[in-house]
Amino acid sequence: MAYTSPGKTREKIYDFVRERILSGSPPTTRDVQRAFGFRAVQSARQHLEKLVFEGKLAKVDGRSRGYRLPEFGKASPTQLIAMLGRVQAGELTEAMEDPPEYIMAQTRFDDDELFALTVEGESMLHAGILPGDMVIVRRQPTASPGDIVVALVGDEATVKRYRERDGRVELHPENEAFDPIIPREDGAPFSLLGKVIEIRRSVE
Amino acid sequence: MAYTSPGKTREKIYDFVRERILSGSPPTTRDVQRAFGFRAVQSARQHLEKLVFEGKLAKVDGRSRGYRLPEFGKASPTQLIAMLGRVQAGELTEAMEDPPEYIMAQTRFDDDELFALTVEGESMLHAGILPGDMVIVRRQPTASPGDIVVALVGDEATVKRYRERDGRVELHPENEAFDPIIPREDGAPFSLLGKVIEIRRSVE
DNA sequence: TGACATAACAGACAAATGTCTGTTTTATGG
DNA sequence: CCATAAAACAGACATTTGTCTGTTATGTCA
Repeated sequence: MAYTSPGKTREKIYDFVRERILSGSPPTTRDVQRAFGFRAVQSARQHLEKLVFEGKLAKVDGRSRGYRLPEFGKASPTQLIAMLGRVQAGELTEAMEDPPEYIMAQTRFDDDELFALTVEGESMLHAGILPGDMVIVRRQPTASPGDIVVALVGDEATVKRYRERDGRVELHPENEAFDPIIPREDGAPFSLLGKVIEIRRSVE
Repeated sequence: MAYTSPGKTREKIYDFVRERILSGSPPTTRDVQRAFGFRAVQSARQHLEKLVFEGKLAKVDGRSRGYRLPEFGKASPTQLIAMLGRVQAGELTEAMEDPPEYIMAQTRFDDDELFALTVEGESMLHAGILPGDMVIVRRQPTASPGDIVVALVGDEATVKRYRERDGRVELHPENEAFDPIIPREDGAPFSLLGKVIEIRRSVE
């Protein structure tokens, strides 16, 4: 490869490596060599090592494809969260499609503590949760007043604001057109599935 | 490793490989061998190849760490989107922190066509966009009526609903407490930054 | 011009890794 | 019991890949 001004090629190499890491697996030294037309492996290696030295890349020594993005690995790892769709026999079950649908997220929680589902209905309209929105839920058996939770009332999963009054649980919609649910009172079986920790909406 | 019932070990291997792929880079055959205590490389390889045959994993032949998750690669690739924060000199500029803040997303758009920013103000309350929400924006110079867009009015970036009336552009808030912005009329410099394609809100 | 830093090149070795052929062990069903 | 299938093992070879030592080219600055 022809001589380029200092740092010029290095930036392109950084972009290349970053893209490759994000799209599946980091490149090998020789991947970089070939991609940039270097006639020596060392040319690529030199740039890569310098990027590590500058802190723009991280590296696991000795291992093949050992380059990483430094912001990951230590911070929030990416994880797949299963999209649950249906309510079945009183329990949310994975809509066992082939392949199952997953979304990616970065949280500080464990993989299997989380699941995602699509909101139906307008009962949380004034909390900024619209029909069709996806909510990411952390499984937990209890909640604090004010939390937005997913609960199973009867056979239906529902998103509501969690409240307590006189020591009793109340599930409040955020829409005047709907009434609060007071589980013990109306006798429907009730169980708390978890707490909503993120809301996502796609608009196209 | 001791004999296990058919398919039992394979599932665990699948989980192992999936996790490794998501956390940075796919494992090598020998990574799997060691992780499961196989005394022969072939034992790991046999399972891996079978997972590929079953369609649960994809593979690039010959390459090191060539295993992939089949749902990715063909579908929506994961990409980093830069978080822009400030409005400066008429243009949104990257808040050049060290390291810059990124979020991950799966879209069908190009990397540099996208950016993300945090919404301030309550002008889009009734569209389910609250203060503090993050919006992912696709850069584009035009929009269609009904789109939620990010526009630069004067020196301020604002999120509004795009409308046209009598051939003129109007930016409508979704909150009665705010007035529509009619760019040409009030003389403020106006430019369309892009269209909102996703909204995310974290609640803790 | 000449010292200096960076970029690029050449060639090689060793370790990591993918792949192969064949054998042994374990469970299952007739 | 034997046939069969899947799991696990043994040992080896070829390629890929990381790493190293040293050299040459190109641009910068005093």
